[in-house]
Amino acid sequence: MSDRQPDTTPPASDPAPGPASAPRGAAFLLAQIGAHAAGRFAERVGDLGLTPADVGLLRMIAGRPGRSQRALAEDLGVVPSRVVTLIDSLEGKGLVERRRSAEDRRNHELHLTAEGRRTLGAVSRKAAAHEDDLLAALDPAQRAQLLDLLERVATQQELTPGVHPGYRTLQKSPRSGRPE
Amino acid sequence: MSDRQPDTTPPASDPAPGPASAPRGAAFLLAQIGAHAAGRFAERVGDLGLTPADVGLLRMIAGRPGRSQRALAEDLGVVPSRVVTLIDSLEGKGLVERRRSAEDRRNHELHLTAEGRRTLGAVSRKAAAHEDDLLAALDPAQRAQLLDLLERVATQQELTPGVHPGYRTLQKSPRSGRPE
DNA sequence: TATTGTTATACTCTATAACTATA
DNA sequence: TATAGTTATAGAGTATAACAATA
Repeated sequence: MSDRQPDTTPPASDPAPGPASAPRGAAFLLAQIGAHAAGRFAERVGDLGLTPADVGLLRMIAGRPGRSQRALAEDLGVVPSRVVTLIDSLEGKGLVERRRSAEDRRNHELHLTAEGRRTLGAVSRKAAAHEDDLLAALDPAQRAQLLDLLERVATQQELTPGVHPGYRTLQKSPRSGRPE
Repeated sequence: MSDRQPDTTPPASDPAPGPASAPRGAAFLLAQIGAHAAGRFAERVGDLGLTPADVGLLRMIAGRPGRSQRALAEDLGVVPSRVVTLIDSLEGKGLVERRRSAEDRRNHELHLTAEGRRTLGAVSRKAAAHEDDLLAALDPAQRAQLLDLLERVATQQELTPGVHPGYRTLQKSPRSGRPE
């Protein structure tokens, strides 16, 4: 990587090969650290046979047992058919149970099984260890400070508590250029 | 959502339907805000016809012009064939140029075109607006504080400056419980 | 024979839409 | 006819591996 290029390569293009290219802002760091955190968390819950989406589902069902798949899909911002797949998997693992609603037999009321609750407990321990590792660089005061700042940002950005955008399909750049 | 369920549905499962389900930690917020930030950034650069991965490539090429695709793949943690696709797209848009290396003609040296540099300038403006929106809840002092905390975390976690984990495939949980 | 880049193939994931059963 | 859930199909994205050119 030196500069001994023969006359076949015109000196043409490169003007300022250094700065301006490495993003240094907090927004980039948030995205970078966020993706890193999500990946590490995925590894950890992977040990339990779960994906992060599974965990999200378990938490939502635990928080409001008996809700329907449709309601769940709405809250998560995903399409109902995806909930079918996710619940299939959780039911197959014996963590979630579908119960036909007696009021409206089209509905499935979702509940955790006993093992589902145990698993959710294990997830909580994984999450605690994860947080501790992720923030190893910060002392308790700094962690509190970070939490405070992040909560301000999340609130102002109107992020739904407990709902991870990763559950729904990333909005790919809507398509290059034209308006809808 | 009332509690008039007939005897067909045993009161069985749900014990503590409330807390324990909504994650409140900084790690979750980092992942949530990070995904949100990435999504919003994707929208913005989508206006320029670019994906976030495109932007990352442009930045790396700008930072070190002339590098080979293989080196790029290594630094990004992606497979070389993916770099082919990405560069194809950028070259098709006239932003990047492949030049046969005179030293080793197997190599392609990558360079930005003049338009590529202009586009990167536009990206920087998008990024600045993005950051400003994302951190609208914080005053300048708080933003500096956040940046400081995030940098500590990124350093301790050994995150490569400028390299977004989203460029490479998320490590799916290596196995989902049972060996298939 | 080893290495750079490319192409071809297969796999995974997810949304769309058709379908069923209840209402 | 409308709605909850399911199933079937198709599309996007990406890794794996075979391949061509150069060393």
